[in-house]
Amino acid sequence: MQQESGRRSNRDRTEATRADLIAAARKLFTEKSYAETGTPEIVAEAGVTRGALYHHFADKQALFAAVVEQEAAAVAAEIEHASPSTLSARDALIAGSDAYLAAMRAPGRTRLLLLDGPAVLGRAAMDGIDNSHGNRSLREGLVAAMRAGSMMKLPPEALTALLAAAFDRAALAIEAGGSVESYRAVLVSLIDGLASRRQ
Amino acid sequence: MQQESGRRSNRDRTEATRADLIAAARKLFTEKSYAETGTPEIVAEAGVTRGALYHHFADKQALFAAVVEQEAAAVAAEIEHASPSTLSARDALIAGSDAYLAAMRAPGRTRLLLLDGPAVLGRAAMDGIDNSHGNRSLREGLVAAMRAGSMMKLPPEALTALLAAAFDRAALAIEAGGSVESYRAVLVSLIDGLASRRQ
DNA sequence: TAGGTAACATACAGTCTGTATGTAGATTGA
DNA sequence: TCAATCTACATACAGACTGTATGTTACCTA
Repeated sequence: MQQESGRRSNRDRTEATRADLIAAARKLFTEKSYAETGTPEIVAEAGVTRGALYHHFADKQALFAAVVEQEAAAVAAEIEHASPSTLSARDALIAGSDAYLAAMRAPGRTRLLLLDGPAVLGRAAMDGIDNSHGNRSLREGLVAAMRAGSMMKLPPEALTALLAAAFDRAALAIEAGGSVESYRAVLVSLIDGLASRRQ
Repeated sequence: MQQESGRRSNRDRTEATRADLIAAARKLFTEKSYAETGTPEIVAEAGVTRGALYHHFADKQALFAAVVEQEAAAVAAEIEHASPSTLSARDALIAGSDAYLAAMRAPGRTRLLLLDGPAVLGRAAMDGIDNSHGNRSLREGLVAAMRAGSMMKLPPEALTALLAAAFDRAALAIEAGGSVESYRAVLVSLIDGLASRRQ
């Protein structure tokens, strides 16, 4: 039998503390930025001390990486959740990009995933995170379309990366006040432009 | 009495010191990163003191902005220099993107302009810098192609931004070891995909 | 040429990061 | 079950950095 307040297992304590730190860091990193957020502020928000932070994470950057990974997973989950797989390859791509743009409107998400993330962790690390979450379904959708013959054949790696880059910039532009319709129209045209000419 | 090495006008001193600081900062910002480079290191490289730095620039970020602006101008100049204007709109776009990819292979340039720049100065500031230098010719090329009827009509602002984003990501991927041919092929396909269907 | 100003150099205060050390509670093996 | 050990922290410390305040020298102007 376990007491209600004391008497917590080490695993529970670790899990709770890590979650608190990640949540507090996410809040501050998105409200301000990685560089402008100090570890004293993070631990105050989380209700622990810096000792706990440096016990669970190698350094501030490792905490940031955990936040980014969690956020990328959340975005991927939202996209997954919003895409009915009964569409044509082309329509599935459009639906996926709409879902991505919608997911990226969560406050601060663009800064976290598109600005600070690449600068702090590097493009290579971000590619790794992206590829293990959201980009995989994009890539699979493109490969499927190419195999079905409805899209011209191109190197999947490169095509995925460049389309993802366009999506990213669209998300940034929309957050900065750009017209959703304009950027959506361009994205659709880019995708449709890759369709095989004779169909 | 006046030595020949002393006796410099204030304007000359300012110009020389600012140039030294920008050059030193550029070297270190590209070798390492903005965050990992300290002002003591910069002024040591430049052969001045921190007093000089803070006399000429409001803060470290302002010095970084000066470096980025200079670098963006250099990239734009290289592109301008390499594009013979006797080509078709489509070929001019291809030539421009080749020139851009070539220019971005200068060491550290991608970190400066594509990673640290957006994170430190913000996307809005980077858009301003890009639009006053390199992106303008891209945008003009696109508008020309649309007017000539060889490219489908789309919002120029959005189209420029998303194509530029694809170019940027291609530059990053190539620097990371990606295949130049692959990324070039995708870029060409994206551009050609925007061609008006009936020609 | 004298007074003012620009271009620095030096000194300082505050803050941050990462580490080293100390301690209470949990875990484990006998 | 109980001592030994280890985990999960809290506290204290050292080094570095940023921006500012102040002092000094060279230039500029009337």
